[in-house]
Formats: sequence, C-alpha cells, structure tokens
Amino acid sequence: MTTVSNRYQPDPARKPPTMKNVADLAGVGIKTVSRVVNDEPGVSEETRQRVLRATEQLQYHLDITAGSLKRSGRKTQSIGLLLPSVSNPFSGEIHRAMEDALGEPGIAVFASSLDDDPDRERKLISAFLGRRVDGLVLTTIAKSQAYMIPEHSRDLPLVFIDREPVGIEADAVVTDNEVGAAAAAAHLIKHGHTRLAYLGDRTDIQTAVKRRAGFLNEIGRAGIATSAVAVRENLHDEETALKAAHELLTSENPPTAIFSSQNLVTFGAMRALKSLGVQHKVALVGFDDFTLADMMEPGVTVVAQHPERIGKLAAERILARIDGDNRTPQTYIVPTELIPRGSGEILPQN
Amino acid sequence: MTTVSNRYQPDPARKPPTMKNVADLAGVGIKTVSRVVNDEPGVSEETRQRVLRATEQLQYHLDITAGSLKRSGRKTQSIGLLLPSVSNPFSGEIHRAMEDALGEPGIAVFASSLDDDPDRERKLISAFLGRRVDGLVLTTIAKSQAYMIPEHSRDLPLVFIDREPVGIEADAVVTDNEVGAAAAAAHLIKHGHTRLAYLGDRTDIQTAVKRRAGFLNEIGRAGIATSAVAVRENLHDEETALKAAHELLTSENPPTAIFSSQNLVTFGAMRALKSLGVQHKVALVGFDDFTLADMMEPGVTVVAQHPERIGKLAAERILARIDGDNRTPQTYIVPTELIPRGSGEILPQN
DNA sequence: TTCCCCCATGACAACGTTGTCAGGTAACAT
DNA sequence: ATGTTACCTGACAACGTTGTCATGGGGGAA
Repeated sequence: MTTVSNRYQPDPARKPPTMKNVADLAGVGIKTVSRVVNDEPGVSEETRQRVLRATEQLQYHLDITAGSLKRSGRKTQSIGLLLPSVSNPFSGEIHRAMEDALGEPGIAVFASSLDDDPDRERKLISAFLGRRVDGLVLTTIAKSQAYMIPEHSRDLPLVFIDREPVGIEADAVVTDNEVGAAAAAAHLIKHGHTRLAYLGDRTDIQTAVKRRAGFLNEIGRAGIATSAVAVRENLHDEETALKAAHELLTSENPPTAIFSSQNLVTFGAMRALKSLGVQHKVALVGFDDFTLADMMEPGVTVVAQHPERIGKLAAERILARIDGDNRTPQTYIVPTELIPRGSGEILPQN
Repeated sequence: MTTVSNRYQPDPARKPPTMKNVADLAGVGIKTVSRVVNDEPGVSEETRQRVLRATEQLQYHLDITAGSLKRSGRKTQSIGLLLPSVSNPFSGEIHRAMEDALGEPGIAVFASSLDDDPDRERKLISAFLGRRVDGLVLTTIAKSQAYMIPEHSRDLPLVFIDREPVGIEADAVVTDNEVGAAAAAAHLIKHGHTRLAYLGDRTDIQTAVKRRAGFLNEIGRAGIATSAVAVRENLHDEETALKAAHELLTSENPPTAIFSSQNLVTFGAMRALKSLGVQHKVALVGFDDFTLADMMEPGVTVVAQHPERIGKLAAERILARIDGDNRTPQTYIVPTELIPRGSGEILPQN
C-alpha cells in the first residue's frame, strides 16, 4: 500500500519525462506516442489506451517548445504583447480580452510593460523575437517602427494597438481619438462653455496629439477662438496634472470647463477642483473611463474607450495573420462613447 | 536547367536567420558565433567584430528556445504566473513587480487568469508545464494542490501567492489577512461600534475565510457577542454585495459599521450606503486599497495590502529556487496597513 | 633548436520533438 | 494462391542550439 506524502521529496530523475520514457513504458515507438498526444489518427484504440495510461502514470506533458523546433512553420504557439504597463487598468483589460481570445487556440501570451520608453521598446521586442513568438501585438513609443521592417517582411505577424505605427505598414487597432475628443468638446460647448482648457499628456505620445487635435478642431468648428482655449501639455502623472490644473483655475481668467486627455490627468484635475472646492462649478470631461467614476461627487463624465474590444480585435487580427492572411494591412478604429455623469453637464458660472 | 518542384518549400528568406547563416556570412564556424552571441571568452577581437557585423547585417536574434533544449538544466528562462485575473488591479500590481524583478535576469513571464475556477487552474498549469517554464508562481483555488507533488518533487520551483497551498509544502507569499482583518475590527470597536457586519467573498477562497476569522476573533476578544455580528458571505461581485448590504441596512436592527472583505464587495457596500443616503452615518472599512479611495465622499478607510511587495518577494523566492536554493519551504507574510480616510472613523449613530 | 602550453577555432553529438517514409499485417477481391 | 488495399507502426533525419573534445598554430622556456 502506498502512502501519499506532501513532504518535499526530490525525485532521483529530476527531469521531466520525455516521449522516450512514455514509449518505453507503453512498449511502443516514440512516434506512436507523438501521434497519441497530438490526437493524430492512425493509432489503434488499444495502443492508444496503453499510451494514455503511460502518460498519466509518468505525468507526462508534451514539450511544446521542443516540438516547435521541427514543426512546420516552427510555431511556438506564443505571442508577445507590449503594453503601456501591465499594472495599468486599461492595459489589463486589453490583456484579458486577448487572453480570452487566444486561450482557445492554445496560444500563450508574453506580456511586458513599455513605460513609454523607446529604449525599452527595442529591448523588449528583441526579447520577444529571441523567443520566436508567432506574432507581436505592440503599443509603441519610438518615433518610428521602421526598424521592424526586416521582421515584418519575414512575415512576422504584427498588430499595433492604441497607437498607429510610423514608418511601416501593418495592422493597427486604435481608439477613435479625434472623434472622441471632438465629442467631449461638442458636449461642453453644447452646455454653454466658451472658456475651455485642455490638459494633455506627453506630446510624443500619438494618442495625446490626436486628442488635442480633435478637441481643438471641434472648438474651431464651433467658431470659438482657439486663443480662448488654455492648453497645458506634457502632463504624464497625477501630480503634474494637479499642479497645472490648479494654476489654471487660480489664474486671471479661469476656464469654466476642463478636458483631460488621460486617466491620471483626469485624477489630477479632480483633485485640483476638489481642493479649490469648485468641483460642482467647473465642468470636467475626461478621456478614458475608470472604476467608480459614477460614485464621485459629482460623477465624472468621460469619453469611454473600449479596451476589451481593442483586445478582442487585436487578437482576431493576429490570429488571422498567423493563419496566413496576407491582405493589405489596415487600421481598425474602435469608437468611443461619451458617458454623462454630472461633471460634464455643469453649466458655466458667471 | 531549372527543375520545378511540386513539393512545398518554404522560402528560405521568409525564415529568421540561424547561426549557420551568420557563421557562413562571417566565414566562421557556428560554435564561434555561439560564443560571440553568448559573450563567452575564447574569441579573438577581430573574429568577434566580424561576427557581430554579420549578426547585425542579418538582424539575427539568438533563438533562446532552441538553446534551452541543450542548455544545462534546460532552462527556458521563462516562468508561469497564475493570477486571479490579469485585468484585476491587485493582480496587475503583482504582475508588474514581478516583471521588474525578473527582467534583469532576462526571465519572461507567461501570465494567465484563474477566474477562481479549479478547472482552469489545472488546465493553465498544464499549459505552463508544456512550455517547460523554469518555475511557477501561482494563485490557486482548487481544494488541494497535491496534484502538483510530482512536479514539485522533480524540483520545479514553486511559489504560491496570495493563498497558501493545501496538500503540498512549498513557498508562499501572502498578505497578513487575519491580522489585517483584526485591525479593521479593532478600529471600528475603538470608535464605539458594537453592531457590526461582515460582508465576505466566496467561502472556498482561503483569504476570505481568514479575513472572517480575524475579524470575528478580534470582536470576540473585545467581549462583544458574536451573535451581534451580521455575517453575509459568498458575495463575489458588486451586485450581490450591493444587495446584501442593502438588505442589512434596511433590516430590523441595522449595523452601525460594515467590514467588507474585498474590493468588489466594498464597492457594493459603498453603493448601498449611498443609495440609502447613509454613507456619512454608517462606518465602512474595506479590505484592499483602491484608486481614488481618498476622493470618495467620505474617503474610504481601508486595510491596504502591498501587492508590489508580494510580487517582489515572490520574484525573489522563485529566482532563488531556480538558482538551486533548497531550504525548507516557508510562508512569507506581508503586513497590511490600515489607512483611515473618513468612512472608518464615523461614530455609531443613535 | 625542441618541447610544452595556451589560445582560438570548429566538428560533432545531443537535446525532445515531428515529418517522411518504409515495412508489416490483416482483410478483401481476384 | 495472389494481388490489392487500408491501416498501424516505428526508424530516422532534421529543427537550431550548446557541451565536449580535438586540432592547429604561436609563443615562451629549456
């Protein structure tokens, strides 16, 4: 009789079993084991059962990395995913949607954080390539992605997310930044605002530039002088955003409405408004939704993105490319949704 | 004369270059290329430069998966990370901390989402094993992890996070759940509360059980009858938590203070309090911090965990184990921190 | 000069798997 | 019987790399 112990007991073998081990135990050739574990036809039911028993007994797991060495096309059944940061909620949603879409076909995901650092971008992509991933889904920050042309022309599937690539033609899945920002402007104008402020992220981030353009263009279309818009940019974290917002609000001729182009900037603006006690007097619309936005006082009106749709679309595109789809690269645009919750509907105060 | 073959032959140009390609271009043997790209000694400076030029010209990236086949110990320089969900902020912080700690030694991370589903646990771990990861960092939900004993005894490094394993002895890095929950109880009692409520997550989740125990034990120590505590469990999302809190608050003898054992439950409680307009009358302490907790009305008092410390510690442990450390497995406990922000300091109303 | 040692270099097998192909057997038709 | 077919099965090379070992040449010591 056997006793099961949970004590740590080093196995003399110390190495995972191989197909050879299974084959020996089952009394068959390794190719037969290969056929069984890969669900290939041409194995009698009896042999099949014998092999399955052996795999179970040895706790055998097919080594997918060794297989990919020989497998046609050398697929590793993994992809590289480069996100702004894995700890960022927006990125997390995208990641999750991709995991869900890629889990079924058995593709694993290597995820890394860009930190909006061009150096990291190169290094992390290099690491992905060294692992021979089947495809790359990338958020980028470098001025150009032309350095990826060699890989791309070797048919490495490539999908850019959130930001379109520069210097290379490849699929991209992005939010409709300009239209979303324009919707925010229109919303504020509709509520009677004419003294507007734009709080923006770093100007080397493509989405920030597009959001500013969309916002300012809409204001222009409404016939409001652009000079009436206070623009503060290169705000990359809560603190600098708070400071910028505070300065604006305590200036000579403060804005009656603020548009913040990104989550952390929105948070900074919220803090500035609250610290001055004007959160119910100055309108605020933020780009990108966030948890509990509806529970704030007032609820925060946002231009919501759809990270789960971006992730799903990106997964579908990379799967199609891996599958051999070689249509002309295309940019897929995911619409935004303006969600009124109170802060964006505040009317201008006299 | 040209012969046309009807056999499918992959275009050589469409495949990533190999060491052989580099060797041929540089006019050296492949072993010399291997030495150069691995920074091994014993190559003259001149040869070295020639090889480096060739790698650059061909855009060669060392195939780390092929190398791991032969490399001593067969290290793939990757680990598997199983998290509650990659889209959960707590998990994201852990993930990020691990990425930071593992990036330096060049270890890549496969991350997957558990969804608190025992079936997924088995399947995802199986997928990790098939990729021959060098180690596993796991959040688990199955009743026992004894099924991992074979792998563990083969010396596969194993670190459990957030929840301790059952049926197997391995390293674990967990939050000090009982002490944290006890601190919440003590805090509420100190402010004069005697009619308390506990809103808890699913009872098959270890941390939920520990938090309840810590909370109730502290109440017992204070001499308050346990029967005076309303316990509502198996609340796994915002909606059910909202409903449970609403029921409690509108009951015969409503609690004057609520302790919620998890983020989503806290959100549900907050919504219930707000919908009844008693958010400034009934005290609330939540387990686990969240973004903007200080910006709520009132600010939400929480027992904060330290996901970044959990992640860092877990990374250090898995690295040490991969490095051959074979000390007796140990559980590392990361302390919590009670952060008063208003909601937890509300005094009982008559 | 001769001998020895060190350095630079590459040939070769092996890692665990899969693609190819050939062999062997049983069933069926001739 | 013989040929034909379909089906099972395993031997073997190859995937891209690294560990081992052999080789050859140059330099220093005797």
